[in-house]
Amino acid sequence: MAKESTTYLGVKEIARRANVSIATVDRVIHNRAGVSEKTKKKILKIIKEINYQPNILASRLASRKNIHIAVLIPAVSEDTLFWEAPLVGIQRAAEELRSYGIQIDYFFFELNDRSSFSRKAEEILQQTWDGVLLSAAFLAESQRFAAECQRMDIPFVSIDTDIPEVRSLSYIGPPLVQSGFVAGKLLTYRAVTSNTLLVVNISKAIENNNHLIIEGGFRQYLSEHKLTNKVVRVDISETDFTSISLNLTKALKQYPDTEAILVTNSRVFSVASYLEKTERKDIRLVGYDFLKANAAYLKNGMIDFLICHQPEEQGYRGIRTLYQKLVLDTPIERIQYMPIDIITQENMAFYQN
Amino acid sequence: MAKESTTYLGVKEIARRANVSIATVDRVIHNRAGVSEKTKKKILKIIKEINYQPNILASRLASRKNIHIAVLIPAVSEDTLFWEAPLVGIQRAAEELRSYGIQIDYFFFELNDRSSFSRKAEEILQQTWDGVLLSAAFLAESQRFAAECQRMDIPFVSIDTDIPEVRSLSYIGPPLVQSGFVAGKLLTYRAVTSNTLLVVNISKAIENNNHLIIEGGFRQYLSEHKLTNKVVRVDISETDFTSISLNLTKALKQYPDTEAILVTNSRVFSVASYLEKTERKDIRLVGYDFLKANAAYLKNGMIDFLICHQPEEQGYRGIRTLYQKLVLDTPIERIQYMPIDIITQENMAFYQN
DNA sequence: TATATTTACGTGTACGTACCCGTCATTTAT
DNA sequence: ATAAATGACGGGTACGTACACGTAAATATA
Repeated sequence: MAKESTTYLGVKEIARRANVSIATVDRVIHNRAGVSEKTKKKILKIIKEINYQPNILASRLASRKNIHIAVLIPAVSEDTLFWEAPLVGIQRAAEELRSYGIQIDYFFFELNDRSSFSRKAEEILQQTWDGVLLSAAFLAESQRFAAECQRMDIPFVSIDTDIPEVRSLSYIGPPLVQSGFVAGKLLTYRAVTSNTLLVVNISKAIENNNHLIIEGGFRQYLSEHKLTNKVVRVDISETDFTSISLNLTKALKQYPDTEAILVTNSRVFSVASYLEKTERKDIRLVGYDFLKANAAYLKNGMIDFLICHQPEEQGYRGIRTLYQKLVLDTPIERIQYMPIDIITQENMAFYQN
Repeated sequence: MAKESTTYLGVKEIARRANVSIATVDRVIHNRAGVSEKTKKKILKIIKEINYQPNILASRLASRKNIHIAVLIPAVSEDTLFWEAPLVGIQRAAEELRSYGIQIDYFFFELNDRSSFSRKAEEILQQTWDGVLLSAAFLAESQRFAAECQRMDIPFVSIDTDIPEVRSLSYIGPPLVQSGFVAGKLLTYRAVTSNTLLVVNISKAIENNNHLIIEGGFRQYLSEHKLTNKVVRVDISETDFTSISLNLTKALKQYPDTEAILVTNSRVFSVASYLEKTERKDIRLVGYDFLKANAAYLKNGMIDFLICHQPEEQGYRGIRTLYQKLVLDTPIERIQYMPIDIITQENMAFYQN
């Protein structure tokens, strides 16, 4: 039956039952002063009894103050396309929560410029915020910033990279070691020989340790499965094609029995491009992140698998997590690991970043 | 700067600018009668100008009428564990939207009893609803029910299985053909020999054609990749272990060169159990859905891959889609394909159903 | 004892929208 | 010409909660 089943019981009803005014009930609910211990007990008892759930709509509507959230993430550029997705997710959440009085201000730093992070972080600290969402791209700087947030009692959520030694409200990102396991599986599944495996890291500055942790997981997988492949790490500190070409040519010459390559971040398209140009279609290639460039090589078969951790969802959840804390005040999971998605030619059309 | 940046412009401001009362503006917004063509034009112009976005919180709060949604899905039983996940998703959405005055009533039918579907459907049609969410488990019955909904102008969303020839508000479910492709890839990736491949369907009644479409995709994958494996279909119409054991023993005897098995639904755990008991660890096994039973065999290695279409998310989105239609009145995608997730031993711990 | 302060509440308005009801000016029917 | 019907609009209240403000009694201070 779909009658007026849920006759909503609100503060008014609580007030009636407790023989007090709504204001007093309100004071108890918001833990404000001005209520005798006795009536407080009584009201709390009634709240429990009727399992009172505040009407968030009315609550947010009546509350005149907006909630201000600062977002500190890398600017999107040719070199940092990964960060397009989290931004989209953040904006989607912002749109959904606009009616709730949640306002978001963006602070974009340059991923290859350590000091730009500090500058933007400083800028944030100059103002007052209810919450912060950040990508901890630089270790020491992030720790300093996070500690400052903690000191000022501003809840902060970090996405993609966790901040060690500082207790954030929540970390939302990949379980990197396990992600390395998956890479291990994909590189070695039904591989007949025991040839060399290349682990390629392409990045200008050492932004964070993510690639090292992935490599660790990867090696651990091999050893746990008693796979005796030789694993060689290739570090390429420039992102232009010439540098990549040079380094790979050298590595492949040194290890002619290379069977598979793992690229520990989203720049796998560069390697794919190189392998395509040099016609090395025999080499299995696995990398990270569903960027357009990567998708193209996945489609034409140069990349075998992409691993992805739903970056858009990371941004979306980051904002929603802050909303849950600041508005609903529900308990928050300290660590929210994203799934480790495996993308192939066959399922790529339906992947939701 | 995070000042009072967004000074919200609402009906009041529109009324002021148009020199009319709020009521008149409201009449225009809700397309109600009683406004002269002239003032209507004027108001609509202003609405466009200031890009008026109604405050959903206030709107829902002021609206005294609740929104009633009927959910018609299979009851969860030993045999239909798959439907646990959508239900959880539906309940999560219901919880989130409770404040919005959205009420959900559940109608569970038995998946092995065609008539129970009809009965429950009839029960739904006896009442009035703002929207319906259903699983079209039985073809003809679903079509009839959907047509009736259409006639009564009740928007309905179907999850997991689409309803042919009737235009639902939205279908939320797997792209089955592509899912068959993925199965093809997983069964044949780096397979050295060209032995027999078994396609096993285990189901009591023929509930829907999903397994046939998957098989079609699977075969298409093989032919497109010029894989000449023999493909044999094994239909098992009883779900008890004895029947499964008997049928598989027979099939494996007839095709001793069986290299891999695809189970086209969630009952892959039965096959895993059989292979484990008969010590056929050499056979590659791929199946559907991240049930607990399946997860166990994925973990111990009897199942190589599980394919999954996020059933919980299907339920969640089903409700949210109806909410978007009924409350926000935003345009809805007619088909919302779910991603085709590949689950392995390595990433299973972080999968979100 | 008179006054100041504190405690413990209640009253009332506002948030932005929905919608009932009333009013006045026209138009139409008698 | 007058009554009735209609069209076009405004006033006002309600939704459930937040919070500023007011007030009476209790207590502390002089």
